[in-house]
Amino acid sequence: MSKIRGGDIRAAGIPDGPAMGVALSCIPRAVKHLGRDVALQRLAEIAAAPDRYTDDADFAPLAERLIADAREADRRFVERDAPAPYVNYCGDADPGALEQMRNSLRLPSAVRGALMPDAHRGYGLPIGGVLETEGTVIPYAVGVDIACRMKLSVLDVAPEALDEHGGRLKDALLKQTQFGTGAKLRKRADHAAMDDDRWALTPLARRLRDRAWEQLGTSGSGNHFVEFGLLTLPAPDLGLEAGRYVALLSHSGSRGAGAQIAGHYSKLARELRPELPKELSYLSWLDLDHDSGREYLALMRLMGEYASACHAVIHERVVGHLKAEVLAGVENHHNYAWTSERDGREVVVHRKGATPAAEGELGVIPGSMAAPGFVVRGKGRPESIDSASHGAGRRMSRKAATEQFNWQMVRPVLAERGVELLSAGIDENPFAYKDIEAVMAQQTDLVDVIGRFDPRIVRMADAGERPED
DNA sequence: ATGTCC
Repeated sequence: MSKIRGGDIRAAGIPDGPAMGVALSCIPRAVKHLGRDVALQRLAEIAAAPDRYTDDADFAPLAERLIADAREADRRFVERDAPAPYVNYCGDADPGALEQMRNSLRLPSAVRGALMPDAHRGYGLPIGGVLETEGTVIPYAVGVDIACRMKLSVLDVAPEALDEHGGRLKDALLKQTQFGTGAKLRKRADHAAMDDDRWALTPLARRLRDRAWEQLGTSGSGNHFVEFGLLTLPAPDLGLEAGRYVALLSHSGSRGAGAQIAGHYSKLARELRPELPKELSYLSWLDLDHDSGREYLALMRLMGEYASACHAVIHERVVGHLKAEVLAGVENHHNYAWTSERDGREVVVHRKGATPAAEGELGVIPGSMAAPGFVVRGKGRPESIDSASHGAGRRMSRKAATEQFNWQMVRPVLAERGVELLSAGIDENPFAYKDIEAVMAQQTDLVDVIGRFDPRIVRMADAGERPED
């Protein structure tokens, strides 16, 4: 007697998605009671008429799940009379980004939006898009790299160390950071985030835990970086005197685990909304009164803890290598959804490539490898939904940047800025980004700049094109 | 962003 597999369950009419997981968990007991063939036949009967099996000894949970899924799928998209309002802070937004922002405000649960000055086209919500909804969460309004975030540590290292090319700071980055899609640490790091109960919340999370642990403390590819730079504080702040400091800045997210969770739930959301017009498909939502939405939120928050842990390990390793002390720090998510209660309803603020900037809230907005980043304090401007840009924003696509630039063209600007680049892809070159000063000028209403960070020793994922080439 | 389509 062969085992019942996913394919058999699908063939019986149980769709992929959460119901499949429930079916799999019911099967062993059912096979013991009924035998393989009757169990399979019962699956087909339940798929056809789940409401007749809510008291079934073996398959009641499956029947309940199929009924709940059908109820959710019944809530069809209805075009609203007018889209919800949004405020545009981006002076040079490309038409594609504006269209994506406007489309997101057609969703039934959309309350309001805001477009940050670094906006550009993404999937679903544009990068630099902020969207407030009620009762729903939208995986593609958080983004593929769930909980992508910044962390800055100010160190008790003399600024002169930044001028020692080939010195100990470079050595720390080369020895203590790992980059690339599948990057792992040779010796597994440890962090309390790996003991979180939510790694057991769903079969997917359970499956992802081990690789996530291997990847704990690594950076990914693309725009992820770990760099040393000069932090200039014109006035006392962050508990520090005014002055010049060496600081460590990292940018990365939830690695493979977050990408898998994003992929899983955005696929599920799209499957649950087959009636959405094509241009809204990547804005498919999950309801917060359904398991799918609650699960996504719980796992998104777990990815928040995990991404934060990755940064913590990176900083611990690099700072430990230098035997230095951390004097102060600033960190923030910029791909995340924040929830709160309003009049008994759950409000969700999605920021996809946007820095939280509530009044007094600290954040880091990087420029590029050859342009300054800024430590900011939010002003809590309601029209911006308490947000600011998450960087300079791309000026051109990765493809265009790869076609138009080579390292020969980039090297002079790195030299001029005193930047030692250890590795990066050419599509991350500074010309591929908007002018950070112009972006900051568009958000003087949203944040106060309290410090300036000039990158000096930069490590990114090696795309096989070193600056020496 | 992601071992880049379970």
